[in-house]
Amino acid sequence: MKAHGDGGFYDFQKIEAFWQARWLEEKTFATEPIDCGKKKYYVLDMFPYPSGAGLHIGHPEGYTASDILARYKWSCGYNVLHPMGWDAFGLPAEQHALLTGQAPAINTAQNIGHFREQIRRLGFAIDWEREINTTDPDYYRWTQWIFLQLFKQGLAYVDERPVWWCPELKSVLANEEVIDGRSERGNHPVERRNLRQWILRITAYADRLLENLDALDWPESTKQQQRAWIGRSEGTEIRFDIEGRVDSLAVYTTRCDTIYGVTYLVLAPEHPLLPILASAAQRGEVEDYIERARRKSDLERGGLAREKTGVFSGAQAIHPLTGKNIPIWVADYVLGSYGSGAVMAVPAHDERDFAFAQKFGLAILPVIQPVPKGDETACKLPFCDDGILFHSEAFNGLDSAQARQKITAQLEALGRGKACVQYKLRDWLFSRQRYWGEPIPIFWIQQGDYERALSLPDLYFREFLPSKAISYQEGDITWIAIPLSSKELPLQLPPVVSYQPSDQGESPLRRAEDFCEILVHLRTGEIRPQSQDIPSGEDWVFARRETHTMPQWAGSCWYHLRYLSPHDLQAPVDPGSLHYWGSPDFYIGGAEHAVLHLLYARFWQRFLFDIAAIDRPEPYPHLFHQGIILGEDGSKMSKSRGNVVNPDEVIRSHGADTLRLYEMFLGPLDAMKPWNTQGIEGCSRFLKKVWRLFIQDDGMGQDWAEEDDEALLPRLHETIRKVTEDIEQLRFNTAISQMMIFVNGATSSSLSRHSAKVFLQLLAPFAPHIAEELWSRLGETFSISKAPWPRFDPQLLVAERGRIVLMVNGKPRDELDLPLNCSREEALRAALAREKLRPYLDEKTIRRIIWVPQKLLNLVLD
RNA sequence: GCCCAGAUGGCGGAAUCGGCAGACGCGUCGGACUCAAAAUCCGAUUCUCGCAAGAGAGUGAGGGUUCGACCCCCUCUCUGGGCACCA
Repeated sequence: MKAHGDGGFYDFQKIEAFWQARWLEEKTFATEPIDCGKKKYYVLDMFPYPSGAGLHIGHPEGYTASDILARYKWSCGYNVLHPMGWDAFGLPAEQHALLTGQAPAINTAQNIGHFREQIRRLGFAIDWEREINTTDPDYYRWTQWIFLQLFKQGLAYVDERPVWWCPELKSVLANEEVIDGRSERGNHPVERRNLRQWILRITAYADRLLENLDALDWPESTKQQQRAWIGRSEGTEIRFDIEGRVDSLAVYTTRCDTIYGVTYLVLAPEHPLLPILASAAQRGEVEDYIERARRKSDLERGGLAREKTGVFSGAQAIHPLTGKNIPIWVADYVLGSYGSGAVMAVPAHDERDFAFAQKFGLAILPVIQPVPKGDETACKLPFCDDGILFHSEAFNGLDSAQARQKITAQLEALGRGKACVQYKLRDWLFSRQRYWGEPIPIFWIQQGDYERALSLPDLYFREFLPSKAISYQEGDITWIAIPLSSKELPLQLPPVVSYQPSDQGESPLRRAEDFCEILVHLRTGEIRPQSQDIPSGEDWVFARRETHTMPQWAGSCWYHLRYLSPHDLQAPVDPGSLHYWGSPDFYIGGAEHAVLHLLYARFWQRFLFDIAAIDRPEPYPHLFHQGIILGEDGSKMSKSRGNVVNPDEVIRSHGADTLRLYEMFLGPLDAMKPWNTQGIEGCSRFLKKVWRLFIQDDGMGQDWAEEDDEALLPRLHETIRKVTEDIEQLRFNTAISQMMIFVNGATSSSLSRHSAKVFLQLLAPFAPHIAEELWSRLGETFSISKAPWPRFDPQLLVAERGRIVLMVNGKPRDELDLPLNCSREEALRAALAREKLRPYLDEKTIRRIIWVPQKLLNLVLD
């Protein structure tokens, strides 16, 4: 079978369409059953968000890399799982709905259809039976189920707190989604607002997420980004008494060795004690300052122009070791959300405190001096490094590290402090006031109803009830969060008339009245809209649905598990499938998710592991980031620059095989590299040359030689070796150049049918359509991607004689063919006989001879 | 400011247990085929000097270790990425 008639030219359009259809029809790359007895290989791509714009040129880069691996592993006899799916919840579909009034589900389905078609046209070896879609209720049933598990364990809670609010998007955002005071998506300004929010207690996992990092096979820079984001620091919590009051102030410091240099304390404007302890004289000024700080945007407060501001509170603290009074100030350079929201200021040894003290004329008291190193003696303030203590009573002369230990111990003995660990990581703000997300499967009932419900022996909603109730106050009413039971899942998105969120931060779901205002039967779990007739009976209670939805990241936290048993109705993942397929052996995607998706997914995975829902603590043991492909001008591709390359057009003009090959040939997979339109011609020519190697002008197959040219066989085996090793190490660019070398050689000499066939197999993972076509024209059985991978014969690799470089004083002067096992003496004798070397050796004595077998002989003269 | 990665011909990039720098591709130049063009094929192509044979220089800059350094060490410059009042 072949794609088209007997035409002699390389008709990639026909060929590619033909084989794509065949792979799809025959389900060529569907996985084999988990009891097939083969070893497994799981290749995972970061699944795309199906945007309206379609695939961009970066998608085929990562997908081709994983596809090469998948096809290679099939050939090596593995049972390969290479799935694809859609991360389809999110803002753009909702914005499209706002513009057109069309339901996001419809637009999303269209976009998915387009993406699927584009991905198929690239010829990837995907198991389409396992396609998943995060917006499918059969998928998000389990996203909601995992949320309820978190809720049950007390890891999902509600709080009214200052959160990032984006007026443009009319939505709250997580810390991870805010960059320099603007939204990660859309680059709109954001501000602080107090809103009731669902929050996931990711901070409870800070240590677990940090510890596991070391063992992961990940790019080091990504691990470091996660480490920095988690931001563990070890220090001391110190309690300062307040003059004339019974309560005290806790501060956190990593530099308790500088405690004798403390000259004032600083509270964040948000500090709860601040309004209470401000003196009568200072109160007005303090309240004014708090108000101003509250109104400042984060950019003003934390941005580049950060002139220190602050006011004196009028209160005094008492130094825990010297007993001296020190003034308490308020300043917005101290963050309310880190540590205890209060710091001890040591202006002599901290740049920020130094700047503040200078501006407000506060005392600067040095207590650390540099370790003397001879020449330099003077010390410029602030001196922020470790050093030797002075003016520090019993601790004088200690170095900083020792002093930290001893001072912490001393404070502990006095009951004034203790060693403590802090993290920069904040809890994950999880709710969104949007339509197009997973509904949070919770409803709220009043406290009285809740207490009555608890006394029921057969409360329907007990399954995910946490030991400590989640509540919030609305006027006089206390609402308690009740989880749906797993039988109520999925909680589907209701239809709404308008997708517009309100300016007050209410979800569009709020308008779906029959969805929101409900009656719930606590024994049977039955739920009715309140608008229907009100049933009688004690166990019916009024309830309100939660109207917030989950953020886009939720669905991608566990999709790698769903691929293993995408149609399972009993659990998010079938245990047998999980046991067989385990974790992805290769996970590839962009580096932009270093602290978003990749951190959230690790959190969920670890949580599911801790509740024994799954058997492994890390989702992605092996991670790789493909580099960005830049525009032809070397800058980032963007519509405004007009340097965007459209993959559809390249497929039309050059074919999918050429596009795949070119993206892999561009450079190292993880490097950032510019697109070059002329460069793609080179790959196109290469494939045409391959075609001509197999097919004569009249369309007939080539007349193969009985045997290869003598020089060709070692080259073929060298190519097998190089391509195999390069694929294993993801060095696709050099694998391709080796195949080019082989074809260049084969074109000008006689090639056997057998060697031609082996070469095709090497090419197949890179350019599968042309390989499949030529394979079938050779009369071989479908599919080339399942034919056993060729092995090289080491005997055939090495030539019998090796080329030795002759050097004089390290400079190459001549070269020489010598037997491989040639000794140092033989090499030297041969070298001295060379005419060419004579002028360099004249009149000189050879002082030293460097002999590297099979490589070089270096003669060192005086 | 701090942390990480990187810098090789006209261009993308090869080559690292320290052993012929510039594989492969693009571009350019020359040639073959052609009435001509496209396509294809062959040859040249790091720079400087030289008719040539050849000589010298050369992997961001400067120093060091070594028989020998793109590779290891020190200092610096630049580029990309991340963090950024986290005490």
